[in-house]
Amino acid sequence: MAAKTTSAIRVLEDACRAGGLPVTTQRREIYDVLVHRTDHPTADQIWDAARQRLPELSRTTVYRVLDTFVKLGVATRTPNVGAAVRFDPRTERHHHAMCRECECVIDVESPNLDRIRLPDGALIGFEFDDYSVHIRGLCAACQRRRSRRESATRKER
Amino acid sequence: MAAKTTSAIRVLEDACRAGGLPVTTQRREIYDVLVHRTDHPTADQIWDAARQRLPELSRTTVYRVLDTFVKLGVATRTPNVGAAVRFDPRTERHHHAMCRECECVIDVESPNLDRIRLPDGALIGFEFDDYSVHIRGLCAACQRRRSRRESATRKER
DNA sequence: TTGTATGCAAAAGGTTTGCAATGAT
DNA sequence: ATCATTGCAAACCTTTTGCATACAA
Repeated sequence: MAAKTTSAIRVLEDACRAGGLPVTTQRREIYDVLVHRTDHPTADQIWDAARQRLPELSRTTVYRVLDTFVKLGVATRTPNVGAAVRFDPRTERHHHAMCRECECVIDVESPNLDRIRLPDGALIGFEFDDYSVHIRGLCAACQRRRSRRESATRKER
Repeated sequence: MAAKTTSAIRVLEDACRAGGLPVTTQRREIYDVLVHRTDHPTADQIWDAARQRLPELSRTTVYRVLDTFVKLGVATRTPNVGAAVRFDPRTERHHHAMCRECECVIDVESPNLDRIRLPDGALIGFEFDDYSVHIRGLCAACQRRRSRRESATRKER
């Protein structure tokens, strides 16, 4: 675990050096929070978590640091349907399942989805870089919520 | 053209009746704006367009009406990486190309992408409904912008 | 020492809510 | 007549900006 944290931070350090940017305490903490989460947190959620260890940390810095991460290529903004931007520490090709009720996002691993053949981007004037598959559905928690609600309704009658 | 507008509006009217909701002037105008656009506009862009014909229309109403459309199933919120929610009048399976520079979104038609085999949702506790493919890349306009910038840089030297 | 990052305060979007008046069926 | 919708104003949440100070290299 400790070893894993160390190697994860190294990714950030290398990226900062490559970009000629200083490795600050804030960047380290924020990256550490992000890289240990798989729930595609918003800037505010990251701020809440990082403040536990860095109480002086300002929201502004979180926004700026996340922006830097995206530019450095150590994080991505994930497509989402809500009003707050979400971030993902994974930059390789992978896929997402999104709950239609609670809007939570879960990573989907699938070698099949990784090797889809895209149409020719030139047809719509695009240069295609990469893609991901977004699956909509109902997550486990919301399925439970739904059946609880249904059995409650049945009892009422 | 006129015939197309009429039949498009019928989709909304049917949906409202099915949901037991009144068909208001505002809902008609907003639907008319949305259904004739393919650029996945934000609520504000829709407001700007609809106000041309309905000057009293308030922003609040646009937000509420779009929400109703999504609940009625005549529009969807499209996944996006920016700070403003975007809407799409298409509810059938289709795919999107998104520009990494300007964040514009263009529809991608492809029978191949329409028949991807998804992994088993149960593996991550999900009930999968549907999916779409999100392609990232550089749009035609941003490609031109880029080459213009490059030739300008060359002249400077 | 130098250039960049940070924190604060304030502003600028974007979205939601309460309430009285209006409109659709 | 009835119930839902609309517009307004205000609140709320998210993100950005300007500026003086602090920090990493």
